[in-house]
Amino acid sequence: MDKNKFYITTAIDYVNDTIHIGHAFQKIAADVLARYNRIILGKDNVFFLTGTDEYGQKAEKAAKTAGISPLEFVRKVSLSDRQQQDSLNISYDRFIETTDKDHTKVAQEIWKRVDKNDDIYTGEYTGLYCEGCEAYYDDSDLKNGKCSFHPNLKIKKITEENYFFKWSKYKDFLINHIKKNKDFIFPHERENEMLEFAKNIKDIPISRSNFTWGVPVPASPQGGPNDPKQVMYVWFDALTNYLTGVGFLEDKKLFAKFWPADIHILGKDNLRWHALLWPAILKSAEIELPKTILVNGFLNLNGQKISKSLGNIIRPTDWVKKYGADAVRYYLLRYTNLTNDSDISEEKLKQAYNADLANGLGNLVSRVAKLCETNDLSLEPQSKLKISDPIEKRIKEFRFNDALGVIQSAITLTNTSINEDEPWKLKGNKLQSSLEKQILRLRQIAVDIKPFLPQTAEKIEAQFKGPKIISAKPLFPRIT
RNA sequence: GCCAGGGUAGCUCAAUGGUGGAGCACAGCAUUCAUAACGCUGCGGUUGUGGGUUCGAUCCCCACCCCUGGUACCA
Repeated sequence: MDKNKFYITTAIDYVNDTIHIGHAFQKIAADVLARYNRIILGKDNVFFLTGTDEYGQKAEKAAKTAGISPLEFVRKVSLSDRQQQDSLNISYDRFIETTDKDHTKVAQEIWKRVDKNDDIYTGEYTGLYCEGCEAYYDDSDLKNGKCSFHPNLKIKKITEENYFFKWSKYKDFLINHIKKNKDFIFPHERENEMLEFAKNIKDIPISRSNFTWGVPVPASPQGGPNDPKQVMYVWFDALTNYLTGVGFLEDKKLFAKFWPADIHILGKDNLRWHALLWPAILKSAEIELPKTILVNGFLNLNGQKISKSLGNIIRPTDWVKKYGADAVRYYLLRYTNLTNDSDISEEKLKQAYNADLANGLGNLVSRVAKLCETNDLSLEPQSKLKISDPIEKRIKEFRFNDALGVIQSAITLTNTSINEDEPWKLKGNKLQSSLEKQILRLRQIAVDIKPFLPQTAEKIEAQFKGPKIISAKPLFPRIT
């Protein structure tokens, strides 16, 4: 990580449907990193980008089905995505939509630069196309002639005259870059997958002519396909959102400050595009490469894939309404592994809520507050606390589950210590110093959970600021 | 088939070449400051299977099985 600034992006979500709890997992992880870095580097030195990917045939079709214009359609889904993220207090600095005006310009500018570097040519492409994936497949990718992600959709054989990107030209560059930069792909184990793919990298079509809902391909000095109305392949325009987000064309100062991105976090399904296509495009456009591609695993719900066809989709708001944003954040951060697939369930969420938040943190806060209130304790103002080393270490290693495990130990330690001191039997100085000790511990916990549970941290800090401390409503009422 | 990761208590996950750990769940004890909360104790595992190396392996080696992800051939 750069020492002076931090720029993190999430994947931008495709607008075929509102995001679900699995997508939210990634946003929460990104949010923890953004919040942590704001504490360390200062608010102005962190930029957190998220948003929606809105072009492409699938969106166009969905709009048609809904009987509204593509733009109306994508705005609607985008808004609802934003609401989902807001419900979890995802602290993005910009929510980009690829239909934003500045983004169109950026995508076209990058195209022109790549073209200027002689990396775009026209060609004919015949392929087996899955509209669900917006991608072409080889026969070998298909099972019984169907794409494994969209077994209900027909695979179409399509011939198009398209623009191609000279991806293969960057083969050696990509392989070297990945090998040399050990932080480029995290977790490291996924490197091999990319290196293997890179060996056989082929040029790819980066425009489409069979639909119009996309960023128009700018005029090429070298002439182009017969159809002048080519639009960009969604991946080409979508990736450039990371540049748009920090003002690539519109705000040079902002861009100079934040680019290159420190972390692109994305699902394992998008790794190829981010680890291989994006760096090639950037290299061609003569722009610095991002530092780390952080790959998150998927969430399964009750042992099943989360999917529309299974009808088991949970939206963040479904759980936030019942348990609160911090409880959902806590559960997802504490009982999953960021880089592996994890299994979640509402039952386990409830269990974690009662055991760790209601009986643990929430009860401890009530306990100490009441002791202070009853004894009419007065406190000196507290000097500023820093995030503790064990927490910081684990955040830097993306081990959020472990970090929250450390918090859990701190809570147990404080409870044990109170039981030992028995402050309800003490008076005078002994009482005062015993309670001060516990308050200090609670304040440290509040500081340490700030990136993870921002609302809770704030409430605890406010309650224990002093000089007088009084009891308040339970932070996490028990669920029966 | 090949590559990578994993298989440890009911669940989630740690650990180490030398008598298997934590949290949750469950049971008991104790306690009352607290959200019938906290604490303590207990229950609970031939550490995927079979071999090997070693005085000794969960940890090293070999083979196999299973799970997850990636990928080739057939084209």
